[in-house]
Amino acid sequence: MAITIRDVAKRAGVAPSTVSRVIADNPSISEQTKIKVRNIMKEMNYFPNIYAQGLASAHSKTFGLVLPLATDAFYQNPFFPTVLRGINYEMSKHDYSILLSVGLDNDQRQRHIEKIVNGKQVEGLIFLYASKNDPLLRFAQEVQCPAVVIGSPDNSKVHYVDNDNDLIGYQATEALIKKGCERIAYVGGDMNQFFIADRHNGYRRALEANNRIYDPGLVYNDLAFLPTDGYELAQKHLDLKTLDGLVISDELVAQGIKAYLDEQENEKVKTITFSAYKQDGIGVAEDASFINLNSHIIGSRAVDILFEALDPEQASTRFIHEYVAADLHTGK
Amino acid sequence: MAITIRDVAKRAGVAPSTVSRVIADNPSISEQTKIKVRNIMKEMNYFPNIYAQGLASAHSKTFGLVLPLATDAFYQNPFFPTVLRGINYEMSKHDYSILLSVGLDNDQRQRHIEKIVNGKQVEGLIFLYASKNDPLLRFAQEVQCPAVVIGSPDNSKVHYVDNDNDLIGYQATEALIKKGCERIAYVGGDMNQFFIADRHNGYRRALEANNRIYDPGLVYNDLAFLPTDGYELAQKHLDLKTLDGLVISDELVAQGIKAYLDEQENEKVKTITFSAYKQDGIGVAEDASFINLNSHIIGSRAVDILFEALDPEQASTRFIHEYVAADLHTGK
DNA sequence: CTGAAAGCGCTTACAG
DNA sequence: CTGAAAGCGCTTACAG
Repeated sequence: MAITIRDVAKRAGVAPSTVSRVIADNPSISEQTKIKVRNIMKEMNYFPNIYAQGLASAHSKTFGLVLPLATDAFYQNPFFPTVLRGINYEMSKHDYSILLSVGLDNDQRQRHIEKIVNGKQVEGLIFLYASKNDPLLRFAQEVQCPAVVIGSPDNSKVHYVDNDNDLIGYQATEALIKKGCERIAYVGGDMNQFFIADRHNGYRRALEANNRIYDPGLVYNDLAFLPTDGYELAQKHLDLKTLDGLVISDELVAQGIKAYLDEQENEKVKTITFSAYKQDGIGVAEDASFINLNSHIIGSRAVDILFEALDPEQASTRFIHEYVAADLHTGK
Repeated sequence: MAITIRDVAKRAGVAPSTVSRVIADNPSISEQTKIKVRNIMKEMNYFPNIYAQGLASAHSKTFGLVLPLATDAFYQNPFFPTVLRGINYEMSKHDYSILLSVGLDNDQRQRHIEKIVNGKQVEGLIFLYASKNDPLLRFAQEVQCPAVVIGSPDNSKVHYVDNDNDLIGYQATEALIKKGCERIAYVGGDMNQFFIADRHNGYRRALEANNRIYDPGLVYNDLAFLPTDGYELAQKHLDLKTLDGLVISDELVAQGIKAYLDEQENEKVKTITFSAYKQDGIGVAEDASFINLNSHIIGSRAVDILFEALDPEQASTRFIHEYVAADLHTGK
């Protein structure tokens, strides 16, 4: 069959346990032995059996990545690849792998998660979404599986990483005020999504802090998260005669709205949105305003937190809620 | 520690091997025993250790999913979630899991794949892209790891599943001809991508079969795959005065082009595109023409083929190239 | 239809 | 700094 640790040991003239320690780069092994054994592993094209390692050491070196129920808007948003890049970056440093947990419905997802958690196939879970009263998250808590949520769940007894959505809603709105906007609308989406509600809250605070009146009629929430939805909203529902500023919570929606404004050659209405990764420079209009959410950092911080949570020293009554800084870009 | 097969066996008054056979639903065990043991597993909340199962049985029950180097256009296209849904559907039937192989560069990806393949963490690989001369694919072939590509690679010694891109390029073009279009352009993208070139080929064949002249000046290739690219193309480069038909290879690009046409209230130019999953009905304009690629079926077929390829009976000199049927929708 | 025993390929105290 | 031995939690011929 495949080459095992015994084969390597025999050829190197050492004990299997020594080879094992070389694999783990155990400091108690002399450099000389390490070099000898490593050479032989190369020569023989030896790779440790991951399942044997996992069984013997009780470490699977794998995290489960829990995706939301498949909706196009989720996958189409640059948030997803950006955060995935951050997760991967951090995990590959630690030589960990990612096991996907998709699932056609909540039941299927739950059974799968039960299996991989109880079956010790994963050491922890990363939730790529935060939703109200999530049964999967509750399950992770019950079985005390280390977990971290990307987003802000309605459950403080869990680790999570997010932007400070209230704050950036505030900053975005204030940036438009500073640019001279008088009548600023908020384009949200589903207020059940916490980040939509939180950014809305910041929007409202900023208005009030600047002595504007908050007008619920300027809050647009009844839309989905795709560019076409933004386009339609701008075309049919936004009162572009009186408005001169838009805080747009969703990046794709913003694309649609901007496409409409561009085509109307409307330069009066200033917009600001939140972008998973955008930077000034190539491909970004000079006067574009946006807030860079640094979503890749959210991904990598989530992984770091999960590693911390793995540490048995950690009291399970201590939870990390971390806010990743976002950068305001106000254009020229 | 955790509950093991021995604990269950003891409580049930049977041997561990019997419990193991119950887990596997081995037909040689009596229904009576199965019921008894299953009840006890439930009671004790027993879950088999996946790594122990994998080590003992030499089956990891996991496939690796190889993603392309992170580009937004890939993730933003509905193709990705659609094919993932199909893959998941089929794999969950077989109780298999998906291990993700991302990676910031080719080197990292290659090392990771070597590790999970040689380390027996995966039984096979699904490539979610087809690129020229792919070193990762070559590696899979060298180590004889069962693999299936979604797309059409430049390598026939591998299993793959795809749409018949030449054929659907032909059908799409012919559909526009039947609608009375006289001057039809092809909007492609990167001709290094095989599906772009193949659909182009079908476009050309259809023109010629219908006694039109093929004009290379009507082939637009210099664009990326996002809606904004389509919008810009329509606005700046397409000669909408003389054109009356557009075969658009990429669904997102088509969105951008259509947005522009709508806004210009241009009803002369008819378009047709290829969509990962779209059906007639809700949210689809009555007169929209498109070809439904059935990408979810591609995903599920890919998984089926991989299971076939696992079968040791299979000669490794036999490769399946399967084309999934796409449906032409020509609108009312 | 069921059980006892060997084995999958590692890791890890323990001893030296 | 290194080795011998036990053990991780399963599966699977083999025997009955």
